Amino acid sequence: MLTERQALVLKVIIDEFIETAQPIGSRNIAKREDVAYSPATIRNDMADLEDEGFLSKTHSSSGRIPSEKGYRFYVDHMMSPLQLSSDEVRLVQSQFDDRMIEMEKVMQNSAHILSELTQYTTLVLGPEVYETKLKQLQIVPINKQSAIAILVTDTGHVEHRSFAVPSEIDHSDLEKVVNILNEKLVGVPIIYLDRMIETEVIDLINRYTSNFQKSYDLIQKALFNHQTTSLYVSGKSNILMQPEFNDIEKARSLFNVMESEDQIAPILKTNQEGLKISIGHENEMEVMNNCTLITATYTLGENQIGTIALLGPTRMEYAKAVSLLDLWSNHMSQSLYRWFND
Amino acid sequence: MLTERQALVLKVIIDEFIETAQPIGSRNIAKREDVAYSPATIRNDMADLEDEGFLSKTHSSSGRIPSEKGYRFYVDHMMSPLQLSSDEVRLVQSQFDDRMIEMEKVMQNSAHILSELTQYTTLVLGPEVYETKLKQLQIVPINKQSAIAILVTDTGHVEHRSFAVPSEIDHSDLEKVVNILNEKLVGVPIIYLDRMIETEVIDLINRYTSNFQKSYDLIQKALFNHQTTSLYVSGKSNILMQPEFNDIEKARSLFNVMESEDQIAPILKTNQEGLKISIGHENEMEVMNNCTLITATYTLGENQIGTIALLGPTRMEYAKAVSLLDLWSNHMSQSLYRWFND
DNA sequence: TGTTAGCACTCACCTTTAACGAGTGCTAAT
DNA sequence: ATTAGCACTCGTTAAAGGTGAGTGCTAACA
Repeated sequence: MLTERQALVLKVIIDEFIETAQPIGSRNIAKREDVAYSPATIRNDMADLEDEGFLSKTHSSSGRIPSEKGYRFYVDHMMSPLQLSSDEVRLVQSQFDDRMIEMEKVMQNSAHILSELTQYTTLVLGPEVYETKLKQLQIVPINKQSAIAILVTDTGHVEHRSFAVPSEIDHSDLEKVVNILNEKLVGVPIIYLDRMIETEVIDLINRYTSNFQKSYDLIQKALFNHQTTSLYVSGKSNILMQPEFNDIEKARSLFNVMESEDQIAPILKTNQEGLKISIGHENEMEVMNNCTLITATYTLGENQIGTIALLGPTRMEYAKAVSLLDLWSNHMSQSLYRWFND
Repeated sequence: MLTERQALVLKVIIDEFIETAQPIGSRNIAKREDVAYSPATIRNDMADLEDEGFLSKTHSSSGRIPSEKGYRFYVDHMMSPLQLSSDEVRLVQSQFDDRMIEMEKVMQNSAHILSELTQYTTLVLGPEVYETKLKQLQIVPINKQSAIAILVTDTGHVEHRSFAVPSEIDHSDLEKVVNILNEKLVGVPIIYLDRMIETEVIDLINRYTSNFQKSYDLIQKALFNHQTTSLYVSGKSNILMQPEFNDIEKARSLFNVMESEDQIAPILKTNQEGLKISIGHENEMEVMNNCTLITATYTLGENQIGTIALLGPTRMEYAKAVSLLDLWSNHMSQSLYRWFND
């Protein structure tokens, strides 16, 4: 398909373009030590590569820039895994050195560090509730008319929701309901809470007074009818650093998307195992058509429970991004495993 | 000091410039219905106003733009309070219509709504702990090595912190300590917690075993040694909409500041009662030299307990911003009062 | 004396023009 | 198959000229 020389030319162009964001000319390629051909020869290859769709020009006499197909080929066939610097490795590892006590902190910090290291935007989708189990329920009355329900999971996740308490309901009723719920539900995976309530708890509750049922309704609404996606976004403004977003309009529209959890979360919810690279128009969302999104999943045992992603321009340091995500998700998965088997 | 006509000219220029962001020329001012003078007359006044420092030019033959001194005069002496639209009023009020159950939610939503209405960035500094009192402490063991301490205040604020539990300490010890703490500390204002612990609790704790003391140390570290500033920022990317930030460098540096809580929080911690308007170089921070920050405090009874602020370009819709902040902070203060006297 | 008309002048902005140079494609020689 | 040579393209930059919104100043006016 591609001759060896053509492949070399393609690789050089992509590597250089990733670094400089400028179209690359034949003369400059020929000057490189690892290229032993004349500009003319390289021009011929470049013309072929363009015919095949791997390269394109910004205008008829410009140097070449990689097309999305070019990046795709690079990513699939010719990317050499980047040796991360020891500093970088250490920084990522340090997130997991200590015994992990609170997953949310870990993820927030991770997002921060990865966007520092890459200068891209990091998106972390928190552990899906899959394996996490209810550790404890708690009701704290605040005043006569309101109370706060607190739910703690075995990953250290704390969810709280406040709710109004009608005057006819006594706090002691609430307390009793919570006791029942705790008794029945502690240790139950969060995703089964609903089902368990249906089968195990409802009957029990129904034996009591109507006030009791109302109390239960309240708590139920406050805590269970609520799908929790925890999305951490870090380094949004890194986008502004990339020359492809010098056009402020593009930056604006991308910002709008990134600020809406609703739009981001579905993108990250992938079933693909391991890394997935979406280049330019491979992204469904239009504003991301000049972006690349690399997502990596992390697992607990066999189950994928969350996603981490880097969002940057299509001209992305793929090797570095991939290596970092790989490193991170491995560590994360290991730490999770340890956490749950302690 | 200023003749009536000069004042009119100044006001017109500022009003127009706030709307258009373009230098205003004498001819355009003369065309307005509320101005009955010829361009030449107005030019003379403009020259005077420039001599006095209220206006400046972008180049020698350009129209005039307001200087910071101009804005300052406008704000201090000639700003007519804007009649907010009923939609706007309703939107703000709706934040407080329902019985307030969780202050944090209210503030988050408020920040969101104010930045929607103004197209500026809203910063809310959460209620200082002043009057808030401890409602309940809770320890939830997560696994053998870790636990989560949860602190609930009477404002519905939930603070949680995880900590590692050394192997020699038993969870039952922790529980006992928490019981003691709850017994002694519930109802105590958060800011006095430290003092109360010193005087009332320490002695009690010391009577027990050393493990007991260690447990106490843990909890103490996890919950009390932690100053909590709750900062909500909304509409950061609105900054990008303002033409004065078309220069991407300026946007970048402002973003960097806004993303650092450490830098923003001190700015909002003002002692000034009511509204404070900081125009351009009146802001200490250099990146804000072409911004205006309007801060308003909200109170609980006599005490200021938090701040809300709008950050925009110096060319700000002052009247609207002031009216909105005023409206909001009044409602907020009233709601707080009701909350604590229920 | 305060206001206005008139006029020369300024300067950002736009368009045109020209020179430059990095780059290409093609052809012919090696 | 590779390369040297050369004409050609086109974005970029700088200079030059025209336009128009704006000014400052002066002299006339009410």
